[in-house]
Amino acid sequence: METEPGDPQTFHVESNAAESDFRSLFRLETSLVEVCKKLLELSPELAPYAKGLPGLRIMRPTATAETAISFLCTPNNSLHRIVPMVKRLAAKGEVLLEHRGRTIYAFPSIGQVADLSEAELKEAKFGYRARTIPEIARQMIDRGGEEWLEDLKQKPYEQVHEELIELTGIGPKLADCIALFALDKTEAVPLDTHMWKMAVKHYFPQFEGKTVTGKRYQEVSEFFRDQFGELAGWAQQLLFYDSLTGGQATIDA
DNA sequence: CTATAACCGTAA
DNA sequence: TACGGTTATA
Repeated sequence: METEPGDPQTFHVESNAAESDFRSLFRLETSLVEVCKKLLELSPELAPYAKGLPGLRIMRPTATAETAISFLCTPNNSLHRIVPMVKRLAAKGEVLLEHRGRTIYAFPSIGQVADLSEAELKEAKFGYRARTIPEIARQMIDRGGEEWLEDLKQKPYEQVHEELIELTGIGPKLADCIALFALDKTEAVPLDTHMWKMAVKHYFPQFEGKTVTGKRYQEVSEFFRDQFGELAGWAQQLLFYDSLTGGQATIDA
């Protein structure tokens, strides 16, 4: 499957699903070459990071609740711990099938996560999130659970963010992650520590050495939305990926 | 308003 | 021992 002209990357996918499903999943209708060009016109100082963009795609959200719940594992955490945590969480759902001694589980529903015991998650190395994850799930259930999330998808970004941070345990960054990756709100610009440093370095020198407050988060996040509009999420990916790879951004992986 | 401690596990 | 988001507190 070719991605786009000028982009040497190709996908090799074996599946019984239709090619159109993968085009949708990886947003292949978006030309990253074009996105890159527009981003550099808007902000030439991004040039050093641009080489990481071709091949770096924001997937279109599919499993809303599953994605939202998975992101509850991410605050104040690193990828190396998040991945195994999500895997252990994913094994808490219903048994789908047993095959050759292996059990396949469905991802737990929000209600099932809400009912997980703190002790059970502590056992699974969730640390203090053994308390916070079911607590957040319970607050989601109070608001309608899966249905509440689906309804949020239809609402404007500002309202989505507002409603999400009402839950204790969901701050501005996590709310933006859920808005972007689970609810398809492409205006969301999650400001994690990497993004904060990039923003300070390139656009907010006055915040050098300052901590992130709610007000500053709002200001910087809004700046990215104003500066890049619909492309804010791509700018975010660009800077985030470079920061993750320590400036050694390549598309080999 | 802003800054800081505490939360937990990993090794950024 | 530093680190990473959020909350509670000063």
